[in-house]
Amino acid sequence: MEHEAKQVDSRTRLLNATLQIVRAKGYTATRIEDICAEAGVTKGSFFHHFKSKDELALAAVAHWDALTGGLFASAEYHRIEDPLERLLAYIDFRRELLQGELPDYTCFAGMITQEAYLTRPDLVAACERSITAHARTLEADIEAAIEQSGNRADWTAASVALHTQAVIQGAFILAKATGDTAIAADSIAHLRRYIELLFSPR
Amino acid sequence: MEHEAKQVDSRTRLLNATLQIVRAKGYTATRIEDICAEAGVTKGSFFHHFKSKDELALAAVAHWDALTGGLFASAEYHRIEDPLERLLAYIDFRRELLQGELPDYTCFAGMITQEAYLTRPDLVAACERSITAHARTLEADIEAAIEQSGNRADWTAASVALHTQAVIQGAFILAKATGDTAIAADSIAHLRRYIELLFSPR
DNA sequence: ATGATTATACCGACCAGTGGGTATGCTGTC
DNA sequence: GACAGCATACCCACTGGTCGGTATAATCAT
Repeated sequence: MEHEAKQVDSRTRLLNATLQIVRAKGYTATRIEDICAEAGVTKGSFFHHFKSKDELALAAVAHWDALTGGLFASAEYHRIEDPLERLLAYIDFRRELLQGELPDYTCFAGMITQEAYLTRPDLVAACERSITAHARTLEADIEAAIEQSGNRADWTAASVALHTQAVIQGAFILAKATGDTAIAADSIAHLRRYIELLFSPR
Repeated sequence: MEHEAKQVDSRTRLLNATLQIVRAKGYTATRIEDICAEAGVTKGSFFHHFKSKDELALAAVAHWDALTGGLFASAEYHRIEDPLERLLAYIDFRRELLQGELPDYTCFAGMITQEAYLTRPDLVAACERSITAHARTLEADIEAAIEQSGNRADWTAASVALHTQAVIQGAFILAKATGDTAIAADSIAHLRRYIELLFSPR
């Protein structure tokens, strides 16, 4: 049942299992033993690495942040010179990421946020940092695209950056509701069109 | 503690309490006794009206559907004649609904979908029907707006309708993450601008 | 080197609180 | 007196967390 080679250390296997299972079932519904089973580790080992389920969740957000941070930092779209084109390529990249089963491409931070925003403020704060930090990586390009287009904008780059994340999060929910990845892709296509229209001359 | 007058019958009070608490804490984390306490009703009464927590959830989705269905059906924006203007007024209306605490304006169906999409297919199916049915109420106007604008569209009215819902769902998540309603409003403002750009001549 | 000491990783039986669900009985109304 | 509506007491499966213990490996004194 283990989905990972044994060379990876238990702690990391537990974190990866957490990302997977929580995205599939939600945080509260995920039992510690589910995670242990997926990671191929015993409960004793779990509590050796994490004091509590909550501490695990916090560590998992950090893990998620590191994983996705790496993924986007090393992605191809950064090679493109033109800022608008680079932004559009980022969106295309997000669309291409919609592969495999839903729990594989869905956002861990978004999922946790939904469930925890009233009950676990520290956890939500961590998710918020992760999401907004990611959004912030787009701001420079948006700013440059505004500059380039010459259009005077009555909206900020930051607000557009956050909007891209909102669309992506919403796309995930629709995909879950309908069980259809294509619907998420459609929404991201609309997002792309919006960006194009926003920066097209006149 | 009761938030509702006693004249409303227990069953309805339980359903309303469910909408409230589930939107705040998520489905799994919501205990039946939480709902009973909020509704001012005992557990015995609860199980008189609902066979199980799952049955409650199903009934709550139906209740949600009825409530929101009524809210939108009787909303002002239908009075507007021009289809594009009516569509934009709908979006404005959605933005105006962002009042009060987060659990008051957040989407019950979206929340449930996130948590249940793998474990409770029937529940998700009910949510999906609710969301897509709502989206479908916009299609005619979008269709008419396409007609009117004369632009040939390489996207369908249905797809735009679903996109509006994706943006709104995503806006909720960002609002939860940041604890800031204004961010949700910003995203909906971007949605409005998208629709305007989409139908603006040339 | 070799043995003593200590830290790290791990195991799995067990405990205790929680929470979904049941059994049963009371009360008012038709 | 039958039945809807509601209350109380209770049951028990489940699950987060504990605890005593083992295996392995680094650290270090002699």
